[in-house]
Amino acid sequence: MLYSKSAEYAIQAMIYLAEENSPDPIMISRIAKAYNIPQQFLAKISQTLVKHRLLIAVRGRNGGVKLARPANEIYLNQIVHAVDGPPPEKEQCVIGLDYCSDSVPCPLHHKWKVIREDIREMLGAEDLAHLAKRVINKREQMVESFFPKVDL
Amino acid sequence: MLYSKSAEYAIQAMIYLAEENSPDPIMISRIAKAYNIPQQFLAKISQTLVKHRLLIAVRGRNGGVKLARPANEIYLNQIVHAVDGPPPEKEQCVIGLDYCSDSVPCPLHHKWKVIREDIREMLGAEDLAHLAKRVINKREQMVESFFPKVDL
DNA sequence: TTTTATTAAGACCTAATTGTCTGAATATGT
DNA sequence: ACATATTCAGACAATTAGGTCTTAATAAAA
Repeated sequence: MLYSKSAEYAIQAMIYLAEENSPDPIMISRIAKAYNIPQQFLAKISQTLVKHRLLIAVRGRNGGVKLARPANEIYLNQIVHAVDGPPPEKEQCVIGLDYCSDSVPCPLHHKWKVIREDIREMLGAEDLAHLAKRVINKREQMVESFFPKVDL
Repeated sequence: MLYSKSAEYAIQAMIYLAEENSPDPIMISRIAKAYNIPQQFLAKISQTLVKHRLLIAVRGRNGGVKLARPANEIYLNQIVHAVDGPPPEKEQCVIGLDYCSDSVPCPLHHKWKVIREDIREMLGAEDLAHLAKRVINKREQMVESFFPKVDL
């Protein structure tokens, strides 16, 4: 919706790495299994992330991938742009009209502009470390909702 | 971004029809030329719109397509759903996590929920008649910005 | 040094989306 | 009735996104 499937997988993988927070590399196969991502496909996406200096790959036995810098210095928009390419220079008109701009707006221009900003904010506001922490929270809540605490 | 290219073309075509506001059908070739849409492709999209009772097609000489009901009873989301199919029953998690819900939210859940609502609002708030009126406005502004009024 | 486990690289395949072409159906004007 | 102008229908082609496979490079452990 906001980004490609590849970018979605990339986000998931990098959140996984941030969760693990391990100094040693982690095998792609393990990440792929955890998130149900086709393993080879994730390997390919990882290459892109390595090229964009978001991941470091370690070959050979006990190899794998790890974050190229601390999780609190990585933001979702960086991941999305690495995988899907940079955002367009000129903002696209949402209904594809020519010469749509603030001064010559299409009917949806102003509303869309606000939404676009909100999306940018959503993807740029929190770093991977924060996000990982909240995913862990979510996991705990999930467990609780399947096995609610009861008086025995 | 929010819908397919086909849906974008469909919106453009239907706004064109709303602008013309003609009781007689209008040739697809004319609409296609006006918006630079591949003519045959627009013809195919029109078939879909006819099936979904948004357009009426008139065959033969002086034929063409016209809106199936008054422009002020047509909304963008109707067009998008006709072309791209209905929206998913269950809202998708923006980072693709399982069991993402209000009570067990992913890190982006609440922000994304608001944005999703805003998008829905954008596509459902105004009818084609209003939108067409504002596109006409935009045209006039465009002309003005190319040929500004000056004192002679 | 050989075996084993891993990523790198890129060719390859598949499915969905976008776009094109052709012939039939249909309506109008002559 | 016939020529003409149009949509209808669906096969077809091109492009893009998503996914798989194979071989090589590399590093660690035996």
